[in-house]
Amino acid sequence: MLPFMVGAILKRGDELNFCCSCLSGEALALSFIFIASRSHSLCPCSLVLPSVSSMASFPLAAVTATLKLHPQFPKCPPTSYPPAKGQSISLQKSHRFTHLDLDFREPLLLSKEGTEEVEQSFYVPLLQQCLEKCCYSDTQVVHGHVVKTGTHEDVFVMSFLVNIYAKCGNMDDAKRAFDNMPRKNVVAWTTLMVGYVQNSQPKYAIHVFQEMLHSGSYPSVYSLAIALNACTYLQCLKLGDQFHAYIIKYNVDFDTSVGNALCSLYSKCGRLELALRAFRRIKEKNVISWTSAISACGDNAGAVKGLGLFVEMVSEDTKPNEFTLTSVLSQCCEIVSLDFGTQVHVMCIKFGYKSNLRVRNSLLYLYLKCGCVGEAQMLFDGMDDASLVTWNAMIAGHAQMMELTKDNLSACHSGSEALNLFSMLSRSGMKPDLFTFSSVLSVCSRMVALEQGEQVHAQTIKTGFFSDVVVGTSLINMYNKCGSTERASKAFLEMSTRTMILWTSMITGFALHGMSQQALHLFEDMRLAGVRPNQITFVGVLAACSHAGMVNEALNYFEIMQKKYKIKPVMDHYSCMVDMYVRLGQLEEAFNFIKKMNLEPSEFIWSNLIAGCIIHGYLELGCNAAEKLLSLEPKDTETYALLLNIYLSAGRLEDVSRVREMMKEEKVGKLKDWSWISIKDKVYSFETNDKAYPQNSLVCESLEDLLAKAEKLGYRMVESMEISDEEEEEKTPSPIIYHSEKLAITFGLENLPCSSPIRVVKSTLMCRDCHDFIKYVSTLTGREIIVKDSKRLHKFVEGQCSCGDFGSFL
DNA sequence: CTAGGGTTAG
Repeated sequence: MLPFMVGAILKRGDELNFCCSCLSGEALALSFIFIASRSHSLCPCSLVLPSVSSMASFPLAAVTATLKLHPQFPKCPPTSYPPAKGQSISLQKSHRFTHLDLDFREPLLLSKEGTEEVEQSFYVPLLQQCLEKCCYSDTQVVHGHVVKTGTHEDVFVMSFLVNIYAKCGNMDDAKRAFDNMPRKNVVAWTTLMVGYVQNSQPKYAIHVFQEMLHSGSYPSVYSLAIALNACTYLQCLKLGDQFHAYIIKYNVDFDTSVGNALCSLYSKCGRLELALRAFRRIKEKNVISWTSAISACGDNAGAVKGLGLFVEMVSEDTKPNEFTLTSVLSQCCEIVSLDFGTQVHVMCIKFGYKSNLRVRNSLLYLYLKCGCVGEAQMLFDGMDDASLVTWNAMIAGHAQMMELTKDNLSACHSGSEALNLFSMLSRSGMKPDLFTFSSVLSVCSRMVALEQGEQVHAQTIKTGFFSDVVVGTSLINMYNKCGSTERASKAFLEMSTRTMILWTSMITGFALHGMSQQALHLFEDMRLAGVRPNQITFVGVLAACSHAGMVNEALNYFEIMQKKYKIKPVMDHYSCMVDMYVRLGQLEEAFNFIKKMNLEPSEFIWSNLIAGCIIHGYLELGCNAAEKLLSLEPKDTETYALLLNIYLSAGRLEDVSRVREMMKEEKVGKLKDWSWISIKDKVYSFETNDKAYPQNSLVCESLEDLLAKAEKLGYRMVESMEISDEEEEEKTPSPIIYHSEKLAITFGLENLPCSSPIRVVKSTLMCRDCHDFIKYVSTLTGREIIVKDSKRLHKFVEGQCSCGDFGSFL
């Protein structure tokens, strides 16, 4: 029994207070929706209820609830039988549903002589509420009522119910409701199809389509569009083509919804050309058509084309919506076009999307990606409705900035900023999700911040995101980049699904540490598992071969890649090959290989070659390479350092001064040599010759002690190049013993537990002397020492370095 | 029918 009282007819803005003692909140709410819908034309209303839990703990206590009719709510379309104004409602008949464990007092008698339309319109507002709130139990109540009053004969009401059940995720009930319909029209069939597509059962949607044809119903353009959606979901181009044929046969490919669906089908299947062709055939293109076509470009690496379409769209006076704008902004990100991006920003304002959350999230990310931290920060600070996506965009944006900045120094700033944001996010009470975790882990890996990474690892386990394959991939990558292949491979084995990227990440991890055999074995396992490698996988494979000097294998894989997998070699593949010849001291072969490349060799390749020439004494070849490198007009200090080095080694002093001149013109500054080590959650930084760090004297003492011991084992200090941007007068060479990485490592030795590896990140290349010295230190202390310099990761264990001593050095 | 934020590269 529902002991409520209803006194007067409610008006907009009115509040009704009542008590109840025995009913669930939903039943109560529903009853009031009934009352509201009948008492007035103000059907949409909100019911403020005490929380379910408080009701559960006091089941017998009287609970007060407030029914509020929303003052601004527009009038509903007139229904056929609202009570006349001023007429009060009395509740007369009680009825107990047999299949619902619920007392239900039937609202005012349904008019017996009422026609079907009358009853239909009675249910519509209720159904709308159910749909909006997605409330399964309410829907069941209404459904029961519908059956009881015989309205289940009504196709429209029943389709509505199918729709609601589908939205609640209950396709069994949706199907049952559908099956119980005595008559079915195309809308009913289509509704069921939509349900299956939305509940990730696209195959059933196709079945329903076929049944519909068998039953003699003709599909509408909309049902064809849904069928195409199902194909899109299945990524089944074959099936999609069949539908396309059907569509052409009935000459409906110019229809807007069909064309839109075709466009997204082809886009999701990676066929940009076909997608755009479908788009062009649409007679009346709406915003969605344009947006579909534009995002098709975005999804298929056609950002420039997408932006072109956007310009075309705007010039045809079609107003973009938030979907268009977000897609366009993300394409600006893709090509890192701040220019275009700012223009789109202006348009966002013009079209009234200035305060749209999604649009602002995209803008924020764009600004970060283009390096405009200030703009992004301003947008971020001005948002009082920042969502988790906003935070994620900020964190991911800083992670992106790390990627794009050339030097480790500014990368570290972005990285710390990202980690900072992450802890702020946690403090704000929002729960990080898989997007957050994968970004943060990638930041940890770039910072070689194992301790932070481990903490995040723990959090991913606690929150259950560990099992997400992308998070898992980031985690494995983090362990690899922090020097722990053991833990990476352990996590790799624990992953239940292994995607191509996951395999690639682990292969690359092994290659990174010079574990070539393991890398190649894993690659074979991957192929046996039937996972198709991509371009990047082969970068890892070739890197592994290069590391171990396996020329034949490398050439073999290089060919397999092109012949069997139809992957065109890119710069990174060539770099690996050149690196291999350089490591083996086969400089002539390296040079020949470069000549045969069908790409213009990059700065990286020439630098690598020159470094090899210096090591192996191919000075003439090195000078030739130097000319090529100079013609690429390098901008960074390290490249110039290398050039000076080769010319000095070759004794070509006139070239040395020429390079120095160029450095002056290009305003290439002195190398900012800088190392950092993170201990617990603090980052300590060291400059060469630094005196202003904690424990200065202790570190100096310890360092000198190490030096003396190393010399006993045979270490000899080697002076390396000093790069100075000024005249010779300023040349006061800093003692090589106080190079920043030596300081950072010694500091780590003093402050980390004995068993803990030392992890240091450096802003420039290491010099050869430091590399040598650290090898001795790893023997002397029995520690694992990992140094990430501006080009490579070096892992020193017992006097050996994972780079095989063939890196580039200053 | 469209959808903002995530993982692998020498």
